[in-house]
Amino acid sequence: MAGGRAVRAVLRALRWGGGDRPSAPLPTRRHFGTGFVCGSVLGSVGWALIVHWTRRRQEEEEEGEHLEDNLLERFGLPLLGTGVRYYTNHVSSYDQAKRTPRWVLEHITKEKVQGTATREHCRFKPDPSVPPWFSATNEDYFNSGWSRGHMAPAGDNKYSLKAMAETFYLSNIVPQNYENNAGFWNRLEMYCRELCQRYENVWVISGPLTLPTSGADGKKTITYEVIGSNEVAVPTHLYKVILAQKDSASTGLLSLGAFVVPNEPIGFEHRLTEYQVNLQTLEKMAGLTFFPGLDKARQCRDLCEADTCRLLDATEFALYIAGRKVRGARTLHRLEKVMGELRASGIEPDKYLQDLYQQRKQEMELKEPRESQAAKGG
DNA sequence: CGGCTACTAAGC
DNA sequence: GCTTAGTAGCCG
Repeated sequence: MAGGRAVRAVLRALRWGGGDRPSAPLPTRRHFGTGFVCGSVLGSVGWALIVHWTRRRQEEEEEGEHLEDNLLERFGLPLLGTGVRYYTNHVSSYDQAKRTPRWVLEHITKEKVQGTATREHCRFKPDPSVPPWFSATNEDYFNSGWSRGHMAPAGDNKYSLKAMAETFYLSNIVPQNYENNAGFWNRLEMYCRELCQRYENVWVISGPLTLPTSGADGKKTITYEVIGSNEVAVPTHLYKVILAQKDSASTGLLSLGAFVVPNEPIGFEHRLTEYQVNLQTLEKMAGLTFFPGLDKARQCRDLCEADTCRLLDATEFALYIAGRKVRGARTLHRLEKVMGELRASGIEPDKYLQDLYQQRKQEMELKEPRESQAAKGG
């Protein structure tokens, strides 16, 4: 019985591996210009040749062409399975060995980050377009000591329930420290959304890193935990690359910032700029070239010079969270508890929160004059 | 906003 | 009968 399931899983994996197609058609890359910007001694012509050669090999690999020409390739070349996948509002490349994304790209605007979609009816689940054999499952995360952290955040897709639901695919998730996820990383995501108020277009690339550490003997080693029966890799760090454009009319005004954040609790005493890194440094860590079609030196300013790179402080954050809880409160008891705990922590509600509290309180007293059990909302 | 857990009803 | 999916409630 279990054996039959295993056989079917292998057959599925083989079938998927043979196909290895992204969920949506790829735009043709055959005639892409080699828009690399590189100051290497190789020069642009050398790079163009290397890039062209690499692309050709990838195309043959993916399309399975020319296999008869060469005995070496008679039975096909190993597949990375890193085909780029397109979703409603994000694009990603999946790492079949780590069972996490390698990178996730999204484009956000003021319009996209506001709307009525909520995560209420969304659920974490394996990505249907990822071969089950190479996929993480929810069980891998349960009782692992790690939370399921979005790369493309749900909150960036409030304009579309479909787009939001797709961010809950485990192909968009990495094992993340609870406190980091709900705290520092959460505030970093809020900052990205806040950028949309000052910049017309914002692109964000997020992903996991497994970085080496130096031992007492000076040797460097990469060690990372894996969780669950599928051995999902727990990243040591997470990265974000943020590209922001003031307005689409003027292509010159771009700001770029790259950040590497340890996958551990990070308190309010740390500023975002402490985690800013040179883009090239991050590219070397990740083995990726970000925005290859962008001339960073000519077109980009430092995001943290052009903008604030300031995250919410402890008070602002507490007020924000209290506001969300007041909105979601279903009973008077809960309402009072949220406000009570806020005051107990030494923070006085601002006018916005006080007004919100009074409004919610009135709504509830009308609905349930007594301290009766909470009726289902409507 | 970012998450988890316990419970219940639906479904095979 | 057991497993899944949806809901309510909780915390940072």
